[in-house]
Amino acid sequence: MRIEPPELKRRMNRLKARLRRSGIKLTHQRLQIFREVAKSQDHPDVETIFSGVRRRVPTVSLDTVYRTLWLLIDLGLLTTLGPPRGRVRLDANMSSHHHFICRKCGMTRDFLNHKFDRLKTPAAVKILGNVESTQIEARGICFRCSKKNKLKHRVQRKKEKK
Amino acid sequence: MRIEPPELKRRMNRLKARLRRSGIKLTHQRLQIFREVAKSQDHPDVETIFSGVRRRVPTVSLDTVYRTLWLLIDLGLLTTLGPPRGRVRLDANMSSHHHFICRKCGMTRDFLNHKFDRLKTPAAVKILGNVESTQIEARGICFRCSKKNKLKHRVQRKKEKK
DNA sequence: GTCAATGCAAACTCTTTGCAATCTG
DNA sequence: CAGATTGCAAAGAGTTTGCATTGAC
Repeated sequence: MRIEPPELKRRMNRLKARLRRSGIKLTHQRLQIFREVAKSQDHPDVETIFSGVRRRVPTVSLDTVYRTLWLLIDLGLLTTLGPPRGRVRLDANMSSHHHFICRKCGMTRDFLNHKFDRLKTPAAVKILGNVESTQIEARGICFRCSKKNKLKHRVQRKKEKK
Repeated sequence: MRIEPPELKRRMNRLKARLRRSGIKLTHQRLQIFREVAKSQDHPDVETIFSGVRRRVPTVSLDTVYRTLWLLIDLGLLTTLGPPRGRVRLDANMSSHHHFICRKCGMTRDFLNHKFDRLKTPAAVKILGNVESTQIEARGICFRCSKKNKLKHRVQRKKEKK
């Protein structure tokens, strides 16, 4: 499904502001790669994004797409579905439980919350398929990664002083 | 975190019953691969499962692990976190929305439900990290896949009559 | 004994990295 | 103009497949 032009514009502006604020260059490639993801409600994979961007920027390379996507994820402008990066993780717990996922490192932990266990399936979903289970996915940054990040920022600030 | 022995036993019994019911052979490898996932609350990746199983079945091969995992997922005895199989999918929608994921083909669609939008972060999660967003993940089988599946079953039944 | 399941090796796909050339601020 | 960013090519992961051999029922 397409995103309305005003909303897309808003997303583009947010991107630009965020890049400037972080002192990251607004290259043609970065803008186009972000736009490709932001313009629809689909959840494209990297290959799809790549070929979409290539229509407008024929020289773009696949590795730039990867680098840009991880950068934008780091900045909190995009997310991945499920754990970050492409590694399958298995779950044998078929009964009710919920997940916390770190969007940096992919660390995933179960948590229990009985209030969330019996959420009624909303009608909007019933047209998509048969729902077998419904669970909460809490996303954020685990304490290990936020520590690492603080360290990085300190180093960056030192550099800036020079 | 380890699973209690009685619960593990229950999971193993469920596995055996399900394999027998489907006329699938209970091989040593299958039992051990399932046990490796079922014995903990971690969400191991394939490599971790492989090396765990290899400690007890030194001749097991990585491709058997893959084949077995997909088989068990098909049978509904295991699931993957997020979309099935290892392909990153991106999301530029940073505002409140929820996902339906087909556990067969990975099809993912957004849906809106305002009741779910402002779920309070439970205390159990706060010890894991800083939660930035909380959303529902509804899992099941999309209509496209369930049609395909019915067809398969019909073919199987024909074979059995011969 | 039969046919499904395994192990091996090789292919394939997806993702990352090093480095010279290019472009943004 | 300087340093960040890109494109290219090649390497590295992760995953799948074909086929002869093995093992469960």
